[in-house]
Amino acid sequence: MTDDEIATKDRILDAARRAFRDRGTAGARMQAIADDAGVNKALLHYYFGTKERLADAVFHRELRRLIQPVIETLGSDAPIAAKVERVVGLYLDTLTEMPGLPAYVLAELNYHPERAEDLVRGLVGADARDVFGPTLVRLRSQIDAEVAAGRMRPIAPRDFVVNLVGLCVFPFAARPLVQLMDADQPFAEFVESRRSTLPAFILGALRP
Amino acid sequence: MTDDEIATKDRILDAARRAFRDRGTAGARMQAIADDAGVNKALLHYYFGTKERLADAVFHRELRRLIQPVIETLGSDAPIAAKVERVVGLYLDTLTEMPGLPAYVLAELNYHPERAEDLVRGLVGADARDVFGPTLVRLRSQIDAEVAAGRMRPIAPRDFVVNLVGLCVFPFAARPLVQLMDADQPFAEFVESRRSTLPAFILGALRP
DNA sequence: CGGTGCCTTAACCATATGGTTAATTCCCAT
DNA sequence: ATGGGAATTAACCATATGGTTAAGGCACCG
Repeated sequence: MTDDEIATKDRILDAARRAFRDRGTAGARMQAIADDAGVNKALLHYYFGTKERLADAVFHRELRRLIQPVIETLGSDAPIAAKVERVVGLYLDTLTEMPGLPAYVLAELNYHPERAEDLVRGLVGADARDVFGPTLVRLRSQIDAEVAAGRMRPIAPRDFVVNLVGLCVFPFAARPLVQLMDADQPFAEFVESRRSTLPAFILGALRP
Repeated sequence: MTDDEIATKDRILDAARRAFRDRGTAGARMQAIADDAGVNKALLHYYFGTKERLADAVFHRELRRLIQPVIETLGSDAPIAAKVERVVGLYLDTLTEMPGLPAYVLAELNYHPERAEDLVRGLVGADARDVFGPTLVRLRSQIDAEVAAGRMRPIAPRDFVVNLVGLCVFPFAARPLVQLMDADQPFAEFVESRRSTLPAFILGALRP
């Protein structure tokens, strides 16, 4: 693959990401993507065949970006408090750059649930359970140890992850409403304040 | 308006809701909606003019269903703990019936943010601030009182609402992934368990 | 009965859209 | 240089899609 090809393919993927993120897969137009990438529409089909395959490529990449870092962080050996802080920071950083990501990914996920398994398989090249499984097992033993030591209230690993991720992601998915709730404070400020309040909230909930 | 008209219009709206919820506004087909409602496609245009207006009507109704009860509950005089419990219950009940609602609403909200303000206005027929404002003010004074009495950790009203709603709604929006995280426990069971763990988590976080 | 006003439909229409094709340009190894 | 293969394009195509129109029903009122 030449540098040029990579550059062109990437320009197409970038344009496609913007289009799909902003208008959804069904709402995005191949012509608009081609224009945005500065190439001919036929080139999209040359590289990706169909709109569906292009959409798959984009979705794959975006979902990965959304869950990969979390799986890695949560599966590490860091103490729970550090994990929480790190995941919150990662999400706020990533999503500040592309606030539209969550709504797009969540919608696509619901319209094509089969994609979820496909991707999660792709993350490690094995069965779905192999992606979440080890992380959740690791988390469970960590939680169990803390609980036994009287330093933490018990919580199911899946609830822990869902709560943590949900608290980070939801405000972006619902951004228009969140902004409407307090027009005086800019969204960016609201998000920034959560960088510290969110870990406090979560760790506070887990106090024994 | 005759009973028949209402019935037909409602059948169309029902079909449209299903279609839009399942495929998104851009992905839904007017013909499919007409077929599903058992009427001619021209009738959709007779009643609603354009696809956009039909989509507006549906979205309006769905978003309303999603936020109206919460605004009312949180604006009431009940103590905070009761509010949390009630909101959690409301969401779990409503969303169990239509798990696809959140992803659809959140996506549409991002694709057409202007709709948010339109609707929120429509909820009371006034300025947007008039919907959330009083609820948040009420909440703030309630929180302040609890904090002053040493029964609660301080939290901004907007964060309180966003956290509460996010914890309820997010699992449904991300359902395909949540299911993938533990294929052994059915989603319904997972949701049901949250009916009690969620209030405990939230109120636990707010302990002083 | 007749007509008045909606509800409902079949048949159309214009166009946007995803996709194809054949030709052209570009690059590089020989 | 030049032959060949990949990148890129302009021009097309088939069809799906939102939307329109003119006419038929159907109920109710005088």
